[in-house]
Amino acid sequence: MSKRVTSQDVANLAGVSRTTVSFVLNDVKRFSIRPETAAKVRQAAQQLGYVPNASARALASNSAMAIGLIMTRNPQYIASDSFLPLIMGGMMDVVKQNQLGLLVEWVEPGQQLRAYMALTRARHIDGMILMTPRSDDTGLKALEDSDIPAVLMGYIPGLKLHSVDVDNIQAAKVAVDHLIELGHQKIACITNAATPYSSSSQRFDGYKQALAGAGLVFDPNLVRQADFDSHSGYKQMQSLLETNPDFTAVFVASDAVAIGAMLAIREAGLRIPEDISIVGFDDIPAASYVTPKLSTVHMPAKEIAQHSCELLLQLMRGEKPETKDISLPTHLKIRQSTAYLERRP
Amino acid sequence: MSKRVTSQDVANLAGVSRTTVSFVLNDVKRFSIRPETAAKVRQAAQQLGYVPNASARALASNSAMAIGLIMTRNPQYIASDSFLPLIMGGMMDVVKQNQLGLLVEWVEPGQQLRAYMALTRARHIDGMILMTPRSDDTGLKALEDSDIPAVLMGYIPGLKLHSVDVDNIQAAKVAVDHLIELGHQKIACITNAATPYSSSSQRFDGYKQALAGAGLVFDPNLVRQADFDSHSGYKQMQSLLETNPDFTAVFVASDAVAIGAMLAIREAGLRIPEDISIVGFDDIPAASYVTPKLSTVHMPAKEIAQHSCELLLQLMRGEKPETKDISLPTHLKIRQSTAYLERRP
DNA sequence: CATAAGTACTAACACGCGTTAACAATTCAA
DNA sequence: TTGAATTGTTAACGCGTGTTAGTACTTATG
Repeated sequence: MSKRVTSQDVANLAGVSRTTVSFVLNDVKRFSIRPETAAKVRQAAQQLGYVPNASARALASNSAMAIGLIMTRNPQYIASDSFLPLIMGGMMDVVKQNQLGLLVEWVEPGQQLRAYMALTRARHIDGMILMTPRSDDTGLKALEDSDIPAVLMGYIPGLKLHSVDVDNIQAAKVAVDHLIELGHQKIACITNAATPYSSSSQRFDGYKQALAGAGLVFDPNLVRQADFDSHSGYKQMQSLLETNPDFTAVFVASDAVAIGAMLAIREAGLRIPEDISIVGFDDIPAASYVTPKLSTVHMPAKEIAQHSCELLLQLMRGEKPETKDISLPTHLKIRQSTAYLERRP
Repeated sequence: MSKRVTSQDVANLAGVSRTTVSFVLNDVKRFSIRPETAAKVRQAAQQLGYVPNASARALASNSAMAIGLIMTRNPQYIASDSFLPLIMGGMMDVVKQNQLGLLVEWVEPGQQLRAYMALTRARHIDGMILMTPRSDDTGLKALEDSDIPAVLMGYIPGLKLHSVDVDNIQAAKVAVDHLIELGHQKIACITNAATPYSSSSQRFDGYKQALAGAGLVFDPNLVRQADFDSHSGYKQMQSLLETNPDFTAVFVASDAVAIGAMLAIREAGLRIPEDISIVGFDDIPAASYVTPKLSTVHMPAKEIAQHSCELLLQLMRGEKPETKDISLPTHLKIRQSTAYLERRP
């Protein structure tokens, strides 16, 4: 039905050349256009409902006006990521404000190197933001050497790539310190994901540092590794309870996992926080609504998303950002899942 | 550093013309290419790390190999949509399998008409999937008349657009029937969103039909309207409890909202399900982990996403799908938040 | 042997836009 | 009056690819 309207059509209707149309609509200041001519062009464009073709524009101007959000997890884990909506919501704001498109891409683990280069060359995007990067991702080194603007949502030491993250080590330490201050000595830990995910190993480090700082012994038997979702938290807590009946608190490095762990604790007939104190990480919306309300480390998800976008925009414009790595503040939200250690009968 | 590699470079290295390169790499069968020539071309492309430019390809072939996921909610609500990860996870599968890109777009309410046409014309995408459409969205009528492949994730009566959804009315009716079978007579309702969102009014209809079917009177005072997130559910339940202390069950048309409502109930000193039975809708992951576990209507989110994609793909290929509207089955998950009515003292 | 019918490839145009270099028209300075 | 400067506009090229129409060469056909 509706024929494609090109800038030529606008030019014809306005009685000018296609070049003039381009100058007017793109606001090219280097060439001065008579106001009445500009008005005529705008009027014609309006009347025809002209919208420039994104592909043609990208091809000619060598910029796609779009950025990529790259995820390397399995779709199954994407599906259970309570964090994704917060990130997307935060990105939408900036993206919309800057007239950008947002291309979501999932890269198969193992295919990273090939994929990053392909995305680059393909040029449907001008830059990319990498979610939950893994330290064993060989593609990141290749990205470093390329000239593609890229930002990591998550800090990996030793990389030249820019990043936005919180200080996971410190934040985890604060969370565990809280448990220690409450008198707990036997504190278990369930990580949020496999070690290669940077946030996982860093939060685990914070846990160990807190123990060390308080002179508590680190017991590997009190540690389990979960896998993003609540179900894994449930299973790992069951495992902990079976083998170690005597810990009185647990640091769980992700709220989604923690919520699963809480269920396992209740099913074991134990009370939170009377028998076991639990502190999470992320502060996803659900954390404020479970019973008891989950004490957790607040992650400024929206701010992370926004800063990532803006940092990427700077890189795309060729600017030199002040800092290579942006570290945003976290704070511990003490709610109802942590309490003073009571001597159990 | 890395210069852009074009098909011309590949042609030069392989000692053939650019056209031949195109034929080989795109597998054009209409023209026969000697196997050894094809091998030479592939070898050269491999060696140079050639990746076709997406924009140029889109421009020339008039197809962008990408689809759009359009959301019309505010970013603030996107951020609290526990459903989004499930949808995205489901779409990723199909999208990846078909070598498509996924462009996520947020359209400001009120700007729909202009935006849909712009997205069309812009041609960075070949088709679009509209999440949570609103029945008062005037842009949808315009979409109908255009020839842009589009699929609604959510059914709106009277539209020619294809859709994928569950039977919200029936599903809600089953949920409320469950409460009725448990002996409840005073059953409140909190909707999931404003009426124009199709799912909201449909689930509300199901609620009313169930009441009517059981000969129960419909009391408008027992109805509240929430706004997607848990906090709104919390507030609306508080409002319900203040003014109507005598209902014994509530149907909440979204789990996120229901989880907020549960908190309000507990804070009022009431027990679930002994004092108030509650049944939700959606079956988000958290529903299985709150206390008590939430009885709810299971939404096949992943399947909805996948069917939407595949339906859209059919439309993009110019095929005529068998049915205009796909309706997927739901089922009631009875867990722990619903129980037989006990006479309260 | 001449014609027809493949086979293997290429030159050339189109897609819609941004942009440079040039050109016509007007104004200004000498 | 002439040349230079300024203002307003456009012809023409390039971005990297898909695709049609055509060419040269080989093989079958009468």
